[in-house]
Amino acid sequence: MISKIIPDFSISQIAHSGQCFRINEINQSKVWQVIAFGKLLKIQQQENNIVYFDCSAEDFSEIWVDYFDLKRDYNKIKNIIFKLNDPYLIEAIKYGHGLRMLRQDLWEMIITSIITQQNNIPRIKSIIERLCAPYGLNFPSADILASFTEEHYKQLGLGYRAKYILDVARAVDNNQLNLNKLEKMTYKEAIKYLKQFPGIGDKVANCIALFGLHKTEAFPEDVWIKRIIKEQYGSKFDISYFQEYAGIVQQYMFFYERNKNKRLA
DNA sequence: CTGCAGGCCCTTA
DNA sequence: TAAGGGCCTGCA
Repeated sequence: MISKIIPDFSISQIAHSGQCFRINEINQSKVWQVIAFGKLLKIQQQENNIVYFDCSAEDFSEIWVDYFDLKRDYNKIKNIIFKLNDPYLIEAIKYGHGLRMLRQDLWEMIITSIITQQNNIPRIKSIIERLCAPYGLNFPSADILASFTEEHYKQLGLGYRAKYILDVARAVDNNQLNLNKLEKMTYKEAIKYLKQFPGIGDKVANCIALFGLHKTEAFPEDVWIKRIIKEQYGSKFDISYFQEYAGIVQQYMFFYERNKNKRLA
């Protein structure tokens, strides 16, 4: 067990931030289970910044420090946003004080982001559970997912997205979609490249860029973000001020808008 | 019963 | 370039 004092960190907020679907609280025990990179991590956190990680020192430094983006100074980013003196953003940052931009696996994020389109979180989670069930802690690789039929994915509840999943898995399996090349691209190149593939439009491409490629300038505009921009900013919201932090700003906005009327830790 | 959930694709004009 | 209909499924 490793304990760390980590500012700007709330496992509960991260779990409810919508960027990941394999972090869950175990039976309201305040113990959280994280599945990523073929590992299962249990985390505990009281009402403070002391976080307990149930893992080896090696896994902590080689996997989880990176996964939870612990090297980034979120206070610095918050201060940049505070300087704008934007009342909505100030509230959003206060509300989502412990959010983190997780550094998740690219392939997993490609599939996950496609699944999320026109979908709701409980259903997204259950589909991902069924998709991963035969492989335990590992997310199924492209060659595995390319070996199924469209009908198989429809049975998992993917609906019209079944074809997208199969096509993208085949594209990665035959190297038409080259993940190594994708990882070396700039943000703009990556978006253009990703949008060539079926089922990947502007929003999904930006989710992949932000969550899977860690391009923090990506700013996915889903219905929630569009609603904020329309209702709070008169349909005019210039993200250029934020530059490489736009994606992190998006997380604060999204989390606040979705949860501000709920009672959440 | 409708409407909608972290959109995308295709067709028109 | 912009607008609009259809699409899987599950739940309020």
